[in-house]
Amino acid sequence: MARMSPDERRAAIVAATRAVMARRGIAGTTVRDVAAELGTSSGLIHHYYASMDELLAEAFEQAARTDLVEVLEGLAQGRDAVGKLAMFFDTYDRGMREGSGDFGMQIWLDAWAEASRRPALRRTSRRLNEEWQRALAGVIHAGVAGGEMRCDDPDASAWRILSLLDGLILQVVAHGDVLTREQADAWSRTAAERELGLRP
Amino acid sequence: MARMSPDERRAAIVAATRAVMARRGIAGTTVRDVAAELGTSSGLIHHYYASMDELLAEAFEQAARTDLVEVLEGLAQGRDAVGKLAMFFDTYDRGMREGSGDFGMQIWLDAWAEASRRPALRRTSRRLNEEWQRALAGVIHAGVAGGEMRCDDPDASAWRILSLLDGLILQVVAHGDVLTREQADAWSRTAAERELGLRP
DNA sequence: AGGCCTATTGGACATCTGCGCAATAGGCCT
DNA sequence: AGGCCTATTGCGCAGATGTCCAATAGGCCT
Repeated sequence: MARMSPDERRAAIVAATRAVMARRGIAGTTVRDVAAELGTSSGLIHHYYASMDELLAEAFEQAARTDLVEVLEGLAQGRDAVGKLAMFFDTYDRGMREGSGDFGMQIWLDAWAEASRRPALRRTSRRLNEEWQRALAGVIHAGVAGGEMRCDDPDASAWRILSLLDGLILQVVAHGDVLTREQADAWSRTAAERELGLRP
Repeated sequence: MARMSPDERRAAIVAATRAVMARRGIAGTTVRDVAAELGTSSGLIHHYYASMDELLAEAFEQAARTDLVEVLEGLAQGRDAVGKLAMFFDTYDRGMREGSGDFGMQIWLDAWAEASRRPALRRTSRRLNEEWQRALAGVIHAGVAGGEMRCDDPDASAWRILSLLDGLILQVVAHGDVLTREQADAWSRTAAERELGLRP
């Protein structure tokens, strides 16, 4: 294979890993699969990544962060706290609908299940979840300070809203049409309004 | 090992598989682990189960059914709807605590993640989740009819309460101490009370 | 007691996994 | 052109996994 600069090669490896991950899931992604996808030898992967766990964590990090950034950009467009909250659900729902980037929500289920067996992946998954919570908690804090929202414990409320969203989406992704995406979206908005003393 | 009747042996194998599954998760359960847990040879397992997939499916089925039955029995002990709801959370929280070691809920994360790839597992997982929702929805319906609870859509509320519980537990199991079991328990109870117009 | 069915053993086998290492080769320097 | 750094190769190693099989042994029959 053509010789590449380290930065280019690392990027290419991660891209190939994301492609395999989207097809085979996190647990089903092997060094040889990635090498085959990339058209190189398996030894090359270990020249750049000390362990498979590290590579999977990096690939997951990039894939998941794409969605997080999208939501953060959505938040920035909201004028007030209520508007930001609406944008939060809008972008979340849109990402869920499209399966933005190269993966759907399925990869989150894989990450949560694999977290117990892969330390690096657990750290990444945990950190991203915390960032989601922090983003939402920031909106709630601002909403309470501005008098738009009423909430005793913004951090706890953020965790509850996100966890409900995760739990509902889990049903949609894992079990098919037992719930619809529309219900997951509408119900989590309803819960958030109740949680924050709103009434749209 | 002592010679057993086929029925006894099959039951013993499934029991050992459940024990390992609760400890290592579905994906981390191997033939040799089960044999070691049972104190027999690995060849014996294949004398009774043609493949590992078949054994894992059977063991998950029984484990999931056991948990459901436990919750249903807990519900039966509550005198009124509010009491049944309390029993629901008590048994759920107890099951979460005991499971086996610390992470008996890990098998649910595995099941949800694997559901998309294993049809038999998906059907079992989905059916059990639906039965849990039906059980909780029944309590809410009764509570509304008896004037103890106020709720516009009992079925939706049941899904929301269960999904919040799943989402919170997911954080506890997958990410360690980002949330505590006590928070998951307390927050889901709080959300349920708010959802159903209660005030304990 | 002897015979027969089969539960049970313990290891062989093929495959797959992540990983390491010596050898090769591509390309930027002077 | 020649030299040197390192990206890249291709294979080998050790361990784990599911599966299979010939040999052993336990216990119910007549």
